[in-house]
Amino acid sequence: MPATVSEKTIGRLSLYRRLLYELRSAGEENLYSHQLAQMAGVTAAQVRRDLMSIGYSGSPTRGYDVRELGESIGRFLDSPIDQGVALVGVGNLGRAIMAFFAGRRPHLRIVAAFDTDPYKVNRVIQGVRCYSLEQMPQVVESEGIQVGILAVPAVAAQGAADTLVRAGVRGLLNFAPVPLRVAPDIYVEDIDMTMSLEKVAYFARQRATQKELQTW
Amino acid sequence: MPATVSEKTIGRLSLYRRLLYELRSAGEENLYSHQLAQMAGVTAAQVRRDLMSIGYSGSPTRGYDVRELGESIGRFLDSPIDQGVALVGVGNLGRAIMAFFAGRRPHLRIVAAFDTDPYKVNRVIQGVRCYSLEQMPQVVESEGIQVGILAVPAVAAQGAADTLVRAGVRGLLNFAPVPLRVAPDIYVEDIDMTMSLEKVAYFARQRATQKELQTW
DNA sequence: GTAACGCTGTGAATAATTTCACAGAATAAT
DNA sequence: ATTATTCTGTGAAATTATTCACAGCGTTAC
Repeated sequence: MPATVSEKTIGRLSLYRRLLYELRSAGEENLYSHQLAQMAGVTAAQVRRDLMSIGYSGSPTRGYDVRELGESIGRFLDSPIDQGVALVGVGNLGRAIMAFFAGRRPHLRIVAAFDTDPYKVNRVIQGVRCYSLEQMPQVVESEGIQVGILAVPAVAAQGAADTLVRAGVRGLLNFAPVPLRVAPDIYVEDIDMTMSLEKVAYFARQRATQKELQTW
Repeated sequence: MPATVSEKTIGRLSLYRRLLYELRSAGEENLYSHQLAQMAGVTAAQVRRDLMSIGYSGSPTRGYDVRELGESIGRFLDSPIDQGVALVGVGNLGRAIMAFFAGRRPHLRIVAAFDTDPYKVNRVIQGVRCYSLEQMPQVVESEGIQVGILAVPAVAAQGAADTLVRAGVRGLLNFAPVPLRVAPDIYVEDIDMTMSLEKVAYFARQRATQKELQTW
């Protein structure tokens, strides 16, 4: 069991757990690494490597216990106590994010939203209370929030990140199309939709071209 | 100049171009690899490596020409003809995506949206016409669409992907939290918000713990 | 019992990606 | 002109991530 687990492995473990949860709902009790691999779109060896990281062992004949493995990943990934998340920016994207996460994981849920728009402040959207930006340090601290989601326009992202970090947040999920400058001990995950779409456009085009060449 | 350019490099090139565009608007004419690197949050060597891929050369004394480099990346990344994008799913997330991309890149814009909700069909949202799912093959073909965005619930994602691919789409940007099964010549980029948030939560917690240990 | 099967866990090999480090080049200063 | 400077472009090294391949094991079948 390695002392430190790579970012990619953590991501896949999250995916595995979700798939396992679905299997469990479907009444499955056991599965083999190659089955989980196929569902996750990776190789069986990759699955077994990833599971080494959390020290979970399966049986050579039954494979893995769906429930046990799911719980084992949970113990590894999740905080023992509930983690609250702060969302900054309650525009189109912010509200879509709220709706997306609403009721999904009780241990990791959005507990406060922030926006400059006075019309939104003090309202409750998707079950989440909205606050003004000024209240951010207070609320983040009193709620013990360590995770922030940035769904603000690019120009406002760095400022919002700074305020969140100063208030005690240790990790950021950044939807704004701008690289954030934060202290090295703060974890930032970027979701850059423009970049992703351009990647898809590039490879869609490239593969279409390759296909043509293949027929020669 | 390598025959094939890695996915990661393509992503960074997209980012570089955006940063260059901002610099250009700010009136900058030249910059060095280490400056672009700092803005992008990567190393200078990384920037130079990436630029090798597109065969653009800078000057040892002036660095890179902001305008030329931006255009050079554009010629490499973009299709010579406009690429239309289809969006499937006009719920909260779909509308947020429409708003996000509205008016951003003329060469790569959403030209059609699809939804099952009859109330949305035939309406124009964020400047984009909505169609029913049944019209998808027709519209995709007539518009020559090669890129699709999936913003539908998990259960509907595979079906929507299949229909898009059958209609001629070669690349998919998938927001649904489910791995898609498509032919190997179809490019899929997943934006898995649940996975991303769980990653942030994990590393936020881990770094917070490390910080504590450091003070000992 | 014991033989056969098909899995897991993992060392070793390979592949992909990033960083190092330096030769060579364009400019500015003298 | 010549020298000094500081960059670029890129082989080579280092690092990181993935895959291979197989010993060993729990189970089932006989």
